[in-house]
Amino acid sequence: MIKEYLKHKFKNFEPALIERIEQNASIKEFEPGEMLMTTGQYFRSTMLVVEGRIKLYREGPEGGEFFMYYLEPGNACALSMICAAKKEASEIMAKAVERTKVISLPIELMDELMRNYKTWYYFVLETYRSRYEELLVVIDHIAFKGMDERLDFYLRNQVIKLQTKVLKITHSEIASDLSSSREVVSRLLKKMEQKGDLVLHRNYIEWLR
Amino acid sequence: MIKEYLKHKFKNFEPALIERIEQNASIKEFEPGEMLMTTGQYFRSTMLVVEGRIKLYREGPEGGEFFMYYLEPGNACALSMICAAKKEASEIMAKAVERTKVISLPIELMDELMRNYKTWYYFVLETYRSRYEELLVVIDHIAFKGMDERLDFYLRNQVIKLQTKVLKITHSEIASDLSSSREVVSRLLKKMEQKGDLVLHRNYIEWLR
DNA sequence: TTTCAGGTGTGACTAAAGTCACCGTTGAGC
DNA sequence: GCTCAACGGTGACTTTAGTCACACCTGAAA
Repeated sequence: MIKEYLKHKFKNFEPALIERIEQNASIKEFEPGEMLMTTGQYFRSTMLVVEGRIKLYREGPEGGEFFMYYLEPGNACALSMICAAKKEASEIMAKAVERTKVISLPIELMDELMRNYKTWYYFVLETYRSRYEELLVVIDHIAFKGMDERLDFYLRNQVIKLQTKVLKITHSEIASDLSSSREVVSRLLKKMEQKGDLVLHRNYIEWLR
Repeated sequence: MIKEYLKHKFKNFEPALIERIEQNASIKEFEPGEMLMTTGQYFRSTMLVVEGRIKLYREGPEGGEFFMYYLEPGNACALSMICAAKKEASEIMAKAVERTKVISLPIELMDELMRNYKTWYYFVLETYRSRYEELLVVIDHIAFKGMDERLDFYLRNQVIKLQTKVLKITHSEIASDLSSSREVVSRLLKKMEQKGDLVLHRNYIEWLR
């Protein structure tokens, strides 16, 4: 089971590595809305996503959930690797948005995998690099763009990631993800609708581009 | 020479690792203002900072230099490690702000160091973790705080990092670092002066806290 | 000495974003 | 059917940040 997941979702792993992981890993499941990680929490394991979707976000002072990126099958939680290895606390929140399965690896295994399996070490580096780049994109947007562009980018990103042009999301949720307010989002959406980019409905948005 | 630097600035490196690095590394020097890295550039080496200071920033659409963090002696450029290993382009700018010396390691060495030296592999992980956390702090500030708080944090950070309460910096430079405008910064600084946090002078700011 | 670029101060205005108030709609649960 | 909470629309307003215009000061170079 675990072996099948690894083969299909982590195609670059060498056979011996898959073998080794299988001997020590377990599968964990999370329901939509369930937290995988909260600020200040410590890790005892590294997680490889094999099914579902995890939202990584930063918690705002008034409870906002500032969206940073999704983890999808084939991804790993960069922080769970680092924090696990260093036994340090994380400063980020992770929540399942769909029913999610992850392969959980005890941190004790990290040293050995790192030393003995080149494909593992490449995978870890690539994980960091890509998460770091995602944060850079986030910074670009909040530092240099207005809400209108950010909203547009956000919706486009959702369409691509969720593989659907029908986004089941409310205006307040979007506002929370962008650290803005519901009214502002509503107004900008209305403008986009007038431009013909989308159609607004109750509880969902139809993307037209 | 390289050995001495490694011993003093990278105290966690095991002796054998220092030995190994020394055989393959070279020292590079950069003058203030010199670029170590620009958007879209590829790396052929990993860099360990041993002297001076490097500013990591994101270039804005109108040439702003949005400040993210400094690299100091004992730090390594996380991206140079990743991008070097993966032969990918970076999306970040690095500029020496002081006369800076770095130890330059050919990327070919990375695999071997990673596999054979535990202290190297820990160092790489720790480098990523801390840079990632720095970005999270940046995101927190631009996503949740106003310019006044960001300015305050920026100045405090400069005082700590540069180890001086006399900041040789102009209002326009601060504005660029914060991706704001000179007038806004001038006005906020004036307010802080009235509160007694600092004293404004031509070309420098005296920090009083 | 004169010139001039760069740094700073400030008022007036504009634009963007956030807030407040209020209302209409929808649909789930009773 | 009725109720009510959640969702969404909108006008009016405030706050924050950015822009424009201009003035003054300083110090280095001519």
